Amino acid sequence: MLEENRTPSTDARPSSRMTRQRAVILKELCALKTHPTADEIYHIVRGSLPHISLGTVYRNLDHLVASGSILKLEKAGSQKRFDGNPVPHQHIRCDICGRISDVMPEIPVPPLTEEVLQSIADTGFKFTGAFIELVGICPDCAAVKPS
Amino acid sequence: MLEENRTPSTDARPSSRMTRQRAVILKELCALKTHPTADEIYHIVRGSLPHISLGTVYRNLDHLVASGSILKLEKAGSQKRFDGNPVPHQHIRCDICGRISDVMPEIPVPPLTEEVLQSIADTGFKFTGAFIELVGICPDCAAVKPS
DNA sequence: TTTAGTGCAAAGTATTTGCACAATA
DNA sequence: TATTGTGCAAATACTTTGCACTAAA
Repeated sequence: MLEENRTPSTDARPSSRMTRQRAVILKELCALKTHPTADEIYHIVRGSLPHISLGTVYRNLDHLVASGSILKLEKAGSQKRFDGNPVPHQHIRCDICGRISDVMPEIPVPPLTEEVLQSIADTGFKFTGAFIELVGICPDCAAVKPS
Repeated sequence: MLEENRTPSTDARPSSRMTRQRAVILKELCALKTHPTADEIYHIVRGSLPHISLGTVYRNLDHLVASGSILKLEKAGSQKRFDGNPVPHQHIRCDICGRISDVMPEIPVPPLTEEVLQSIADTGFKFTGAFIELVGICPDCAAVKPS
């Protein structure tokens, strides 16, 4: 219900050409209820474009994210970070460099509504936890691009 | 204040030997207020153990996480996932395979307390956003290991 | 036509692993 | 002394990039 007939906003986008490859990637992604990885998209798109390359998929996904047509999930950086304090506590992550700082105290997650619990049940997932993620710009990154 | 004198629980841990390497990694990590990456830890530890290898650092970090002595942040998988629906909405992530499902409606983040806002200000971060992350076990992973 | 986009392959980054040797318990 | 752990290097996984060619506008 949410996914069908989503026509991506074609407006006011910086120089971009709607190539066959980009159109197919966008169409397939919009038709999907899942949240595929770049590699999964690559294999799906190969159905209609057998010669598309993985690099092209990555480049187009970048474009589509930049233009606001799609969302990139798993925003955290690719490098894992470690904390010598084993007691779970609140963190804030720099959206640019991935640096993490401690925040106190831990922010409690409000009780989930019946509606949300039902929606989780509908996914078939066994719910195990909820926590709050804080995002910001660290001092170093703010200094580089004060904007 | 939180970081000093944290003595890791040495109790009831499955077969593990407290090697010089593991001890130094744990000591350095506990002494640090930052949340370093494996590579950063590697370079730090080289100060006292010039011949330690990056593989050893990774293996020890794994051990320390498994034994509950330290925390691995950035829990999301390393593979990025994409969503054809560009309107921000709620997701639940499988803790085992990283799969993501939509949840509705979006859960509002409660207003942050003065105390938390002050703590964020203390980090020097420019706060840009907070959202709730839901974690669970997807049907497929639950089926593999019903526990 | 101009120039953004493509396919291909190579390179880059983060992490894991096989193996023979070393050190802990 | 029985394993677990180590250093090293190679392998793996994911993503990015250089380049010459193609195609959208």
